[in-house]
Amino acid sequence: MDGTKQQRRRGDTRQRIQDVALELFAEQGYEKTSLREIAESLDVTKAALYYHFKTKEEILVSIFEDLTQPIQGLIAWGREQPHTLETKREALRRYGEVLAGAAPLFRFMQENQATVRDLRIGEMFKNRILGLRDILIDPEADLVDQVRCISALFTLHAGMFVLQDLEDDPEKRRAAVLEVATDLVTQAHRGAGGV
Amino acid sequence: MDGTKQQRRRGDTRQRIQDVALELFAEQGYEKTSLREIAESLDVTKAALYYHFKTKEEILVSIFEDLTQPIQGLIAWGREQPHTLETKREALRRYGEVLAGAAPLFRFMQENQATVRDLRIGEMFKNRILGLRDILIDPEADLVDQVRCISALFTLHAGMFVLQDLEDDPEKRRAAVLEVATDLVTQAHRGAGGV
Amino acid sequence: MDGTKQQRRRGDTRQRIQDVALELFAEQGYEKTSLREIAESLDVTKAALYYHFKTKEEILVSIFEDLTQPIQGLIAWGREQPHTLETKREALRRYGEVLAGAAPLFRFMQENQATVRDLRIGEMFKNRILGLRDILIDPEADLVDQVRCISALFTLHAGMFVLQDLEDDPEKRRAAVLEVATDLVTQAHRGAGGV
Amino acid sequence: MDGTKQQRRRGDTRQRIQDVALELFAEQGYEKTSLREIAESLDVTKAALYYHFKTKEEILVSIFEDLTQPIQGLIAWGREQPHTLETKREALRRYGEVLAGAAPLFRFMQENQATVRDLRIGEMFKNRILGLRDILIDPEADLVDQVRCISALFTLHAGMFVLQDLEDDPEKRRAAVLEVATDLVTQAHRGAGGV
DNA sequence: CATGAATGAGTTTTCATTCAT
DNA sequence: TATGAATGAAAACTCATTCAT
Repeated sequence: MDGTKQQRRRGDTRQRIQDVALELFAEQGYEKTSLREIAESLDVTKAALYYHFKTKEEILVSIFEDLTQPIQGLIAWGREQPHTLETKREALRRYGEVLAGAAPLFRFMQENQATVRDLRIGEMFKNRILGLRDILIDPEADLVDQVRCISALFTLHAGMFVLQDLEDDPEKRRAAVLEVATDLVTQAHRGAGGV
Repeated sequence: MDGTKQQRRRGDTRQRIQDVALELFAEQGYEKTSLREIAESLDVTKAALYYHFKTKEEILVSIFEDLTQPIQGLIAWGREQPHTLETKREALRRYGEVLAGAAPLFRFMQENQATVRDLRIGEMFKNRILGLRDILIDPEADLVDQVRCISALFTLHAGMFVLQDLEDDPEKRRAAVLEVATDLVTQAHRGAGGV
Repeated sequence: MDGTKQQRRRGDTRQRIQDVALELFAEQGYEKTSLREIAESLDVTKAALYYHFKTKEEILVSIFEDLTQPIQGLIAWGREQPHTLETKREALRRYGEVLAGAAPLFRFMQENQATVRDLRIGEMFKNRILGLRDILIDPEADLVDQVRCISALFTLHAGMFVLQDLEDDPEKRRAAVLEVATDLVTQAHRGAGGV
Repeated sequence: MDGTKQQRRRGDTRQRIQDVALELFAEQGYEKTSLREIAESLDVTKAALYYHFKTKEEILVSIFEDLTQPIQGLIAWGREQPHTLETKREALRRYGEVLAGAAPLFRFMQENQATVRDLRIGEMFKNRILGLRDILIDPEADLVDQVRCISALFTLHAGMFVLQDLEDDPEKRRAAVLEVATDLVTQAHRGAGGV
């Protein structure tokens, strides 16, 4: 009797702002998405956005924080583990899942690096990536092997968004990308004297 | 005698606009660089920019066209060659050189993908990348090997800009990146039944 | 108590924009009237205009729509009537009243035809005029009589604005203009076989 | 052997500027026609326009002066004649010819009254019209008859440009318009006690 | 007879943000 | 929990005009 949209929406406006904002940011970029656009998409006024968030940047930060939480967990987990190949593989696998689970955000990060750099999330993201890197890389490994690990990370990232024309099925795509990344890390692990 | 700045500048304003614009675009991003800023950097008026270029986008396009000329040559060369591993390696090597020779532009392309997508150079760049891909990829290769080739390209691209903290000497960095990329293509080539 | 200008203005800004804009458009022409000028006249910022209207053209369109409403009524009425001379006379009389009631707008339309043609109101206005024409003209009448009817319309229009130096009293002017226009339509009606 | 366009154009650039400018002014209006546009149409630079004319307005003035010369002749002639009906008819006939002979200019004047008013030609044109009026109007005539004469002038003017959809053949249009105008003046003449 | 290069002043429009209600 | 009304700053772009060559 009262399950109308109007009613249901009570209280979840904040979430809806985040959803719409992320969608638009990913589609058009951060600067080219105006608060007016977001507000109109939600059928509220711009001022309403300011009730829920202090600034435009804050909207993005809040999305980022919510969606990258799992990475924090992954890093914490990785730090506890021994630096074995198996650990690295598992880290990649789990990271792949995180990426797939928040694809629009990561697509956004990928395509708006110049913008992101100047925003608060720039630093945050960099730290997360460095955290991951430390799980994958052995610090005594030679430069080439270190590059392999970074390259694995790039491959995972970019693979999510640029390979549509190579293969339609996203599941197959993910699998292939993960295999290449895993391979790279494996080679690096062997090179570094691992087994 | 009369080699004052005023005199010297005669005739090279167009070039100077391109130089300054690229520098600022790469540093701050396209949207966050205003024509006012460019003009002020050059100590001319905004209107002067419009004497030399019809729009802001045109400035970027002209830079892109000038600096990616060598890629066109590389692609043309590649099309003539047999699809041997040696060809692929040579292509990667030469592409690496192009990237190094126009680093600010490619850094810009990398960090402003969302913007670039909507600009004329988006399509242009995509075509050039696809041209390169066709040199590296064997169309009958399996998906994983195709991903390896794309990954090689990513590695080359990104490696130019993200690895500063891994190694100071840019020459060593380039060499390492190139090695990883070449490796990837080599594996892909073998997988596809090459020798 | 609190009837200050600031307070009174609450809520009527939109109307005030229309008023000032029409005045300036009529005085100086559309293109030579800048939004800065309108804003300054009202002691608000340019951006305030954009809160109330999407574009400069929209301001004009909204004025036009508001002020030509009565013509729509007149045309609707005319369509219902028989094509008698009396109908035509009454139409002219009423149209004359409409013109007098929105003189600045019609003066503007008259003096900015080249501009109006390219704007949305160009088409709108044309349609209204054609609607009026169909009330006055008998389609089987000969060309000369048709021209008489159009001429009656012109006379009415232009008469409002160009005859100041012939007669000071605007009421007398209106009466004279209306008489000439009515005469023209009467002649046309007789010529077409009416009585 | 040397009758090429390039050669022929020697010396007639001034004329060509006037021609193109009038065409564009009539088509788009004065303000919406930029000097850049005129220059590009002629394949010369803007600066070249300034060699031939001191300002944009001067271009228009020169066109106006050249093309309204015949009106001056007509007015001079009219002043010498007795104020008979025959004189008035002849004046209308000749004025109709002038209008037809410089249709683009008069279309321009008609459609850009707001602009013209602020330009030097505004005053000039007004004087010519007043000169004509004095030929047609008997100053002791009553107001209605004076309006008839002005209306005759309007009819002639506007008839040139607004009646395309009433009749295709421009000659027939002119004849009809002239008849209506002549009629108006004739009625006015009778009313004023003429024979 | 004309151009290349530039300018100063202006235009319309957009944006993130604020605040009283 | 929102809205209506507004602002200040800035953006991209256009225009008539100038002047040394």
